[in-house]
Amino acid sequence: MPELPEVEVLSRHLDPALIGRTIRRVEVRRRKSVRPDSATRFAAVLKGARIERVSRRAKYLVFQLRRHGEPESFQMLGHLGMTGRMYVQPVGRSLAKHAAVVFALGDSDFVFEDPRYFGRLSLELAALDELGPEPLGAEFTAGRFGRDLGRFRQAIKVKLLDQSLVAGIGNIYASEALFHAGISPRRPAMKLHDDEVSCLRRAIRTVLREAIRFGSTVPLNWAAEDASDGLFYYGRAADAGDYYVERLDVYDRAGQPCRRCGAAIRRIVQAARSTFFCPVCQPR
DNA sequence: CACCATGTTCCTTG
DNA sequence: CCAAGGAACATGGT
Repeated sequence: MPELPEVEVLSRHLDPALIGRTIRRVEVRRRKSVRPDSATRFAAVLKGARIERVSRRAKYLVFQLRRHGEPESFQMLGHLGMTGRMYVQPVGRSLAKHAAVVFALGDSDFVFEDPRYFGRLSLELAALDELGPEPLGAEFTAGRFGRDLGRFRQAIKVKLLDQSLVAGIGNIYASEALFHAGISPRRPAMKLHDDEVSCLRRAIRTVLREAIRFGSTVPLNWAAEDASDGLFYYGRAADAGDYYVERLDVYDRAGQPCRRCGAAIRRIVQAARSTFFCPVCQPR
């Protein structure tokens, strides 16, 4: 359930649900889903720790933890990959087929489920050092963004996915932000003019903020009873109805009319990922 | 059977 | 060292 807005909404949901809870037992059911990949070491560090806070950095969930009596807190990172989900369920309910890690909290279990096993829970924090600025934060200025983009001739869409330039944009919101800014995904990053860089920066912030607002407003099923809990980026969500389907302007809308001008939305492939855009509103 | 999928990392080639 | 492209990871949906 990736991309910044989905992780943000998930962290806002998990924080009040997990704060103050103590991890009584750790069950690593998929060693690949955990770092260090020794299940014993991973479990030994976390067992007995209390969860003090859940927050987000880029597409990572950040769990702040503390062991009883110790002055120093420590952190665990969670990344959902493509298909990861996290939720709290009552003890005794049957575990999902692809439940990778289960934290027993007493009367409930905190579950990390991930059918494709691309996601990770990690006690190694080095990944954070490689990340660029938060797109909704103060360090993400047009000046910095423009200077960074100036180093690459690769297409702007591809560079929006580079987490060292801006952290948190994924394949869906990259297409959406470029449509919002009226910029072709095929333009070389270094050829964007200053006004286009400013416009794109604003579009990124708007698109992400609106997605967070949507995800916070729409009723989401967090109970993990079906596959739709917390999902609002794309596809079908529980109780969201048509409103949901109408949300995205270009992503996964190939052949359908542009909402602004009516032209057919196009799908192209860049760096082995799909890009969607309007050839009229986003000319080369 | 085919192709597609929200992400990241590693490898190769230039 | 860097840029760019492709494969790999593993499973499920259509």
